[in-house]
Order: sequence, then C-alpha cells, then structure tokens
Amino acid sequence: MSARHIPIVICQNCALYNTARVLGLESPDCSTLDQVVIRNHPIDRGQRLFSAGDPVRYLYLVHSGSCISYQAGEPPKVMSFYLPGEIVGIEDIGESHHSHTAVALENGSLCQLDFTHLDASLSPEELIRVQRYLLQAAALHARQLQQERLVTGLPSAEQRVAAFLLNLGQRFQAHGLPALAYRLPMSREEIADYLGLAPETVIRILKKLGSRGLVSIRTRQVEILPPPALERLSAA
Amino acid sequence: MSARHIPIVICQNCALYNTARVLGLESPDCSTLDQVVIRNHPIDRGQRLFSAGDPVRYLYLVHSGSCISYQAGEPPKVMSFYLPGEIVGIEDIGESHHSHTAVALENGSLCQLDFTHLDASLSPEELIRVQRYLLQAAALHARQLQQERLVTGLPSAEQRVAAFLLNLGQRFQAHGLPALAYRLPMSREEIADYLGLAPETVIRILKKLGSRGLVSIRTRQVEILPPPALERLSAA
DNA sequence: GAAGATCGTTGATCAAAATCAGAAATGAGG
DNA sequence: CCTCATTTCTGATTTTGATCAACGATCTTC
Repeated sequence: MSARHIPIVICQNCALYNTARVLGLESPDCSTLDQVVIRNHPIDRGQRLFSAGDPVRYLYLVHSGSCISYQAGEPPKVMSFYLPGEIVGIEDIGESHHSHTAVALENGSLCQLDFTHLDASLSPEELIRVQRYLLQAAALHARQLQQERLVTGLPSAEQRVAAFLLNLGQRFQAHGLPALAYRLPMSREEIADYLGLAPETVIRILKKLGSRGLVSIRTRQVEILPPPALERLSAA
Repeated sequence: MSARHIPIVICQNCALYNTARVLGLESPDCSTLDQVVIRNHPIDRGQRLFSAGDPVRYLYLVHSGSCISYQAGEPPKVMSFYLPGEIVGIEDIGESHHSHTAVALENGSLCQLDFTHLDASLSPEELIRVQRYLLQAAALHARQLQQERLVTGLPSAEQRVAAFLLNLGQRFQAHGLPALAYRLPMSREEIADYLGLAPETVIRILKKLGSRGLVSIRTRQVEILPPPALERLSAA
C-alpha cells in the first residue's frame, strides 16, 4: 500500500479550482475558503471515502488518483468510476445519509467541501454563487450519468468496451490529461461488473481490439491508436 | 390524437407544488410565481417538449400524462420515461442547448418553470430558496438515474423486466398513485429499447411472469400481484 | 529477492437472448 | 361498425456471451 505510482496532479483544471473561483476566493488570503474546504487530503488505495448509510457531510473532489463507487447489495454492483477532477458524492446532496459506498482505487489525494454549514459561513452573495455552481455541477453529473448509460447500454459487448475506453479518455481530457494514452485505474473484473459483462469477455475483447490495431493494451496501460477507428465501433 | 384516456391529475404531491412552496408563494396572490411558471399547459401525444439542440429555457414538470426522452443518434436510444410529478430537463441546467429530445407519450399537461431570468424576478432570499430546491431536485434526479442504472444493468432479461415494473410502481407511488396497478404509458418496443432487450424478449418475459402468477398483464394494464414475489426476482 | 496472493489470460462447453418470419390482436379513424 | 395501420404475440434458428476449469503473469509483502 505504499505510494508507487506517480500521482497525477492537476490544479488549474480541477473541480476544486473552479469551486474556489466561484466562491470568489482566489486571493492569497483564503480564510473564508478554509472554513469549508479541506485541501489536498491524502488517501490510500482501498480506503473508503464514505460507506452507504454514513451521514452526508462532504463533497469530495478527486485531486489525484481515482475512486470507485458501489451500490450496496449482494453482490455489490460497481456504479461509477471517478477520475482526477471529478466530484464524488454530489448526488447525495439533500439526503441525510449516503446511498452508496466510495473507495479509492489508487493512492492519491482529495479535496473536501463541507456543505453542512455553507449557509452559516458565507454571505448571501457568496451563497448564491456557490449554490449556482453546485447546481450546475449536479446537472453536469446527471448528464455524465446519461452518457455512461449510453456506454453501458450499447447492444454488443465489443461496443461497450470500445465506448468505455473512449469515455475514459474523454474524461481524462476534460481535465487536461491525455485522451489517447492512460493507465486504467481499475481491474478487468471491475470493468466487467460496470459494463455488465463477464471478466473473460472484457479480456477477450481487449485482445481482439488490440489484434485489430485499434488499441494497444499492456496490462493496464492503454493507448488508443490514432486515427481512432475505435469511435466507429462504439456507435449504436 | 384526441384525449381518450382519463388524465391522471395530481397537485399536492406534484413537483410544481413543492417548487411553489419553496418559492414561498403559496398565497392566493401568485404574482411573483406567475412571472416564472406556466401552469397546467396541455400537451398532445407525440408532441415534443424540446429537441436536441434547442436552446434551454424551461424546466418541465409532468402534471398529467407521461413523457419519454431519446438520445439523438441512429437509431435513437430511449433514455428515460417521465411519470406524473417528475421533472424533465433538469440535467440541462447550465447548458445553452438541450442534449436530448423529450416527447409526450400521452395527452396530458405540464407546468413549465422559466429559469432564464429567475435572478431578475426574485429577491436574494427567494433565489437562495429556489436554488436550493433545484440543487436538491438535481441531486435527486442523479440518484434516480443511478437507480435506473441498477434496473437496466441487471444480468438477466427477466430481472430487468421485473425490476422495471417495480420501479415504475415505486415512482407512481412516490407521487400518490397506486404502485401495484397502473397502465404502461409506453410500448413494448420502447420498454425493450430502454432495457437493452429485443421486444420479443420483453413480451415473452411479461408472459412468463404472468403465467407464474406474479403479475397480471392485459396489454398495457399492469397489476403486480401481492405479495410482490416479483421483488425477489429483481434482486441481483 | 523470494513467497504468496491477486489479477489476468486461455480454451471448451452451454445457456440466454437476438434475429427472422409471420400470425393475431388492438385501437384509431372513417 | 368496419377497415387499415400499428402493436403485440408466437415459433424456429442462430449468435453472443456466460460459465467452468485451469494456467501464467504481475504485484505485495516480508
């Protein structure tokens, strides 16, 4: 559990940065910000951000590393992956307790926004800006869930895996990281569970895509070979 | 296209009602509310609420009837159904243009909330309350999308269809309508597309569930027979 | 750096659901 | 009430992906 992989660090593009901008607290003196944000908190692989049933207090912003969320149940179902720059827990705003469990997939760091006393800490003008930001972030999250549904809902296993690789790339790119070369933070089994496939199927398809020259897969290192002929595959 | 089915009317439980409460405008004099809400607007079966690419202006609240949303593409993919009391379009808040297309499945009526100039129409206190309501509605919508993903992501076709019937019932119940007896607003083909199955598979499974005495299906009329042994089926 | 655990890969078999083709029922409109 | 279009249903065949079993590679920990 030591920090072996080089942590991916982002800042200008990170969701926290945007939050801070919206708060209007970019100045060196971050006194107000510090009341509601815990910055750059390290987290180890396997460590839980929260479990289903825990009281809701923080919004988590993945600074480096990545996370996975599960729906409780037997067996637990993989619901989402969270990449650097993405927000964990926004769907539980307004609930008293978390509906799912989130775990770090790699050693990394998070920022945490305490929204239990935003109202008390901020002026009405600040509160309006922060709420507007959170509303837009929640709406964006819903759109991303729809996008993920398009991936997991594709008819064939091959299309799902192709679309999954492209979707991850797009999400890395949205936060300033390369879209066509990245390291998979999750196992084959986790990909399979997420996509509703058997792990063996995922493995076989990754191999087939490789032998067709569409991608290069070396265990967890992915390279989508340009021109991305992969895109045509992922179409319904 | 004439109004043949008896429209389902709700009020106390409708999302609009909650919005109005939050706005603090329950009084007989609804002057402020009237600046931002179009109430009880009729809509015919097949009519579009908005199309992908249209500018975003309103949030729609299904008052009676029901709607379907499609992701543009060839062929278009059924993304969601919206039942009485549910909100259409919340995921496009913060976007300039709609990402998908919404169509009425039945003759019914909608309420529309114009959020393009909420800021101008409302006082800061009102705005904070409305924003908080919208934020919670957006978060709730994201949780419902996750819930729907659990349905569409179940491993077998039988589990998906069983969970789909139960999910519809729960959603009717959440707005004061019976959970165990309702009329399906959508066709077998639309159910199949939504669940990622062939229409024939949906039909065969509905029949099988009927012959096992778990439900009674007469074309579009659904009755979930208590005790809902159907629930055990829908478990992963 | 070696041992053990986890993860990834491969091949053979089997079950589930898609596809294809066509018949019956429903409901919208005249 | 009757017709036409749409939707729903049924059966036969084919394809896809799940399952089972076993082996190899890679990471973790000591």
